[in-house]
Amino acid sequence: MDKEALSKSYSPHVVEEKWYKYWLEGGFFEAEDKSEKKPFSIVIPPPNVTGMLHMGHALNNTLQDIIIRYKRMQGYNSLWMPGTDHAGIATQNVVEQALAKEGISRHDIGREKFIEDVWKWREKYGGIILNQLQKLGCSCDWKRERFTMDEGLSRAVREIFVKLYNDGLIYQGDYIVNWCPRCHTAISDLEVEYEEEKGGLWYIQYPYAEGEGGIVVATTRPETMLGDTAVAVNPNDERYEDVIGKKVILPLMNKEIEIIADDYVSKEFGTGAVKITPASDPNDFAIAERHGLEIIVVIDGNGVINENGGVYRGQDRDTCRENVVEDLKKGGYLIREEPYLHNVGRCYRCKTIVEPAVSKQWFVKVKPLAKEASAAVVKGDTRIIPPIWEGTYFEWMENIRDWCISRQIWWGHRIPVWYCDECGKIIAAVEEPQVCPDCGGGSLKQDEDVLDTWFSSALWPFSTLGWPEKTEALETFYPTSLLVTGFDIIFFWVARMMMMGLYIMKKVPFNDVYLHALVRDEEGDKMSKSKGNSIDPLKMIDRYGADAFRFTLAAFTAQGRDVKMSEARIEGYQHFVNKIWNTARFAFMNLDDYTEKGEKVKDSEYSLADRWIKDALNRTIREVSSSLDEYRFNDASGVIYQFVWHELCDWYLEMIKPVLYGNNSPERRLAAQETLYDVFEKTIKLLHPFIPFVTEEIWQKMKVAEGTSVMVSEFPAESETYEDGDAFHRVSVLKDIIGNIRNIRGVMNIPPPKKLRVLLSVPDRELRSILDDGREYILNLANLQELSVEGTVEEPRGVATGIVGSIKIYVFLEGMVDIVAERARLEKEMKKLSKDLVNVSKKLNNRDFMEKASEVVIRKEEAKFEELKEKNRNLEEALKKLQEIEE
RNA sequence: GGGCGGGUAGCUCAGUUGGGAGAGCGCCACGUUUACACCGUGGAUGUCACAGGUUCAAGUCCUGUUCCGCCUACCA
Repeated sequence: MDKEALSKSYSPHVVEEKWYKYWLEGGFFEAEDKSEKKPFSIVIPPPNVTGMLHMGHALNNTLQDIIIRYKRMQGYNSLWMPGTDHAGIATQNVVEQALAKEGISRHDIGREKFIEDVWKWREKYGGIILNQLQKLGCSCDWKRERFTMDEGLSRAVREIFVKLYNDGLIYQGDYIVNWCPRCHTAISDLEVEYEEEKGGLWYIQYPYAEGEGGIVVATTRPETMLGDTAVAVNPNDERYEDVIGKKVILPLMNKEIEIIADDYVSKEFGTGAVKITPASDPNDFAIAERHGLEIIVVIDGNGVINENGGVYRGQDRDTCRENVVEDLKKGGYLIREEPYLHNVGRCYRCKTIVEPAVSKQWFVKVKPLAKEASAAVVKGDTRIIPPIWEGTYFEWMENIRDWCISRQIWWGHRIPVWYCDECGKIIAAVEEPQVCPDCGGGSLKQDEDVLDTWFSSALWPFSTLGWPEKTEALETFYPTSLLVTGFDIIFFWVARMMMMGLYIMKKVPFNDVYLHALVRDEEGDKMSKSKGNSIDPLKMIDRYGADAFRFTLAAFTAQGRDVKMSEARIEGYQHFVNKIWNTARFAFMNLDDYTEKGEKVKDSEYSLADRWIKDALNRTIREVSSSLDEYRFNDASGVIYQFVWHELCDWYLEMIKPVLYGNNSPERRLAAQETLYDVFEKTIKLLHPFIPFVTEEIWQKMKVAEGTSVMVSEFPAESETYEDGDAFHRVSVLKDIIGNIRNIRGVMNIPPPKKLRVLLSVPDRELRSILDDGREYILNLANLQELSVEGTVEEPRGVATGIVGSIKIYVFLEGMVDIVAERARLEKEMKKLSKDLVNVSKKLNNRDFMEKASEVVIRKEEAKFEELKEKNRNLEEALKKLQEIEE
C-alpha cells in the first residue's frame, strides 16, 4: 500500500496523461496476431481525417473502449483496430479552402501537385482526431493504425473493383445522378438529404402547334423547361385523350415537342399534364428512356445554363428561374403561380441544392450482394442490436438501388480503369497496364474519376487486417466480433460492409453490430456547429476528467434511445469519481498496516458485514457482466454506481469503522482489512472499463503487482464462495431497523448527535437472534447509547414507536416526546398502510383471484396480508398509548 | 404516402416473461460524527398522454385517438 497521502479530491489532469503514456509504453493495447487466447476484435468506425472529436465520436468510442477493455480483462486476445478515413470530398474541400486563401485554385497547380498538398495536409493535421481519442482513454492498438489511402488498402480497393467489374457487378453508363454543383461531383442517393421547403408551383401553358389553345403543365422548377422534350399525360385521362400525339410549342424556346402518354403521370396532381425534362429529373429521365425522347442538357456542372439554353446561357439556375418566369408572364404563358411546399434535396456535405443531371458514371449492381447480406442477418450470422434496426436493414436491402461510385474529384482512389486511345478498349486492372491487351497500343489513359469514399470503407473490416494478403491477423480476427456504430450509418456503412465482406471473404464482417443512438443537447436537438448547441468533448474532459465524461455517456446510453447530454450531468458523475477516490483514501488510511500476503484469516473472524459485502459484490459482478454481455451500458453503469455508493460506502464502510478504528479485536480487524482490500480491488477492476484513469491510479497505489496494469488484470468473476444468502437476509433486517430509527430521529427532529436509548420488542425468535447478534451495528449506525432486544414487551411510556413487520421499536424520548409530531407520524404511516391493506384484502377476497392466480402469487399476497395486518395492529396500539399519555 | 420510436416525479430517464410505481439530478429539513459538503441522515412528489378492450390482475398485452421525434418515398 502506498503511504503517501491522497488529496481530498481527485484531480484528473496529471493522472490521465501519466497513465495513458504508461499504457502505451507498456504495450498493453497491443493484440497478438497469433495467440493461444481466444480472439476478440473490433474495428473502429474510421473518423474523417479532417475530423475533430465531437460528442458522437465520444459516445461511439467510449462504448467500444468499455467493451474492449472488458474483454481484454476477461483474457481475450483483444484487438481494437484504429484508423481514419480519407473522406474524399470533405478533405478536398478543406485543402481547397486553404489554397483559396492564397488565391490559388486546384486547377492552377494541377492534379498531381494538388494531391501532394493533400498528403502534406494529412501529415500535419490528420492525426488530430486520433490524439483526441487518446484523451478519451481509448485503448486502440495504435501500432496497427490504418488509413483508407494506405498502399495496402488502396490495393484492396483496386482488387475488388476489378473483381466486381469482371463479375459484371460494376458497369459504366450515362444515367441521371445526383449532382452537387458546388462540390462539382456526382453523389449517391444516400448523400442527398431531403427537406420540405417553401417553393412555388407554376402553371404554364404550352400552346398547341396547330389550332387554338394549349396544354397547361405544373412545375416546381420552371427554369428546366428550356430542356423539355415532351409533355406527358396519363393514358387513361379522358381530358387529354384527344391530344395525345399532338405537338405543342415549347414557350421561350419556340420549338415543337410532343404530348405523350405514360402511366407515371397522376391524373389527380396539378393539371394532370407534366413537362418532361429528361436531363434534369430522374422521373423524366425514366420516361425518356421508355419513349426514346431526346435528352437535352441545359444546366451544366456548375448549375449554370449552357449553350442549349438559348438567351439564358450563362445565368445560374436561380437567376434563370426568375427570368424565365418573368418572360413567361410577358408572353402570356404563365397561367397561375401558387406557393407550394415540396421536398428539396440538398448535398449532405455542403447543403447546396442537388441538381439531378445526366452524366457518365460508374455503378455497382448491388441487388445480388444485398440478397446475401440480408440472408446473413436472417440466419443470425450477424446479430443486429438492438433488434429494432433489423427491419430498417431488411427494408433497405430489399429496395436497394444501384450505387453510383464515381466521384469527379481528385482526392481518393482513382478508378482502376484505362482507356486505349487507339482502339477504345476499356481495361480494368489492379496494376497500371503498359499496353492495350487488344491492339497492343501504348497510349492508355486512366479514368479521371475517383471512387466514393464509402467504397473503401466498405472493405475496412478485412482491408485493415491485411487483405488481399493472407495475414495471420486476418486469420485470427476476421470475422470481427463486434461493430459499434451509430444507426445513422446503417446504409452508408454497415450494409455495405456486409455486402463486401460476404462477397470477398464469404463470411460476415462482424458477428454483432451494436447500434447506438445520437447525442443530442438537453433540449433533444441534434447538436450542430451551426446551431451552436454542441458541447465540446475535449472541454468536458478538461473540466471534469475523461472518467466522469465517459461514465456519463455510459450511464445515459439506454438501448434505442437518444442520449441527451448536458454539462450538469457530467458534473454529477464527477462527484461519483470523487466518491471512488475518497473510498480509496479511506481504504489506504486503514490498510496502512495490512499486507495481502499476511497470515490467513480464519473464516470465523469474518464479520457479518464482511460476509454481506462479499455477497453484494458477487451480485454486482454478475449483473455488470451480464449487462455488458448484452450491451446494456446504462444497466451496467447503474448497477455498479449503486453498489459503490449505496452498498460499499453507505453501509459496509460504516459497519466496519468501529472494527478498523478500535484495537480490541486484532483478528476481526485483520478480517475487515482483508475484506476491504479484496472487495475494493475487485470493485476497481469492475469499474476499470468505464473509468480507466482513476482506477489505474488507485490500483497502482494499492501495489497489487509491479510493472503491470489494472487494464490487463483479471476481470472479477462471480464466485460461489462469496454467495451468502444468510448475510444478505440478516443485513436487510438490520437495515430496516436502523432505517426506522433514523426515520424517527429525522421526522421527530431529534438532533443527529443526540445518542438515543432504544428497546426492541421482537416476538420472533430468529429475528431476535439476528438483532442481538447485530446489536453493535445498530448501536453505531443508528447512534444509540443503549439497545435492549426483548421478546414481547409492554410499550413503555414516553417513547416514539416504529413498526417493522412484527418488530416494535421503542425510542425513548425522555420527556421530549412531541405528541403532535408523533401522532402525525404514526397516522401518516397508518394511512399508507391501510391503502395497501385494502388492496391486498380485495385480492384475497376475490374468488377469481384465488382460483386463477398462481400458487406463488397467492402465497405472496397472503404473507403480505399477515404482515400488513400485524403492522396495522401495532400502529393502532401505539396510537392508543399516545392517547393515554395525552389524557 | 409508408415505416419506426417515444409521451412514467419539477428535469433527464430506468422499468427484461403481466403480479407490491423506481433511479439520478433538483427541492425541503437537520447536521462539519477522524474518506468525501464533489458529504451524511431524513423528508416531500406521480390521472404511468387519452379512450376503450383482454385478464382474477395492465406502466407492461390488444385496438383506436392525440402530441412529439426520426427514418424512408420518383407525384410534377
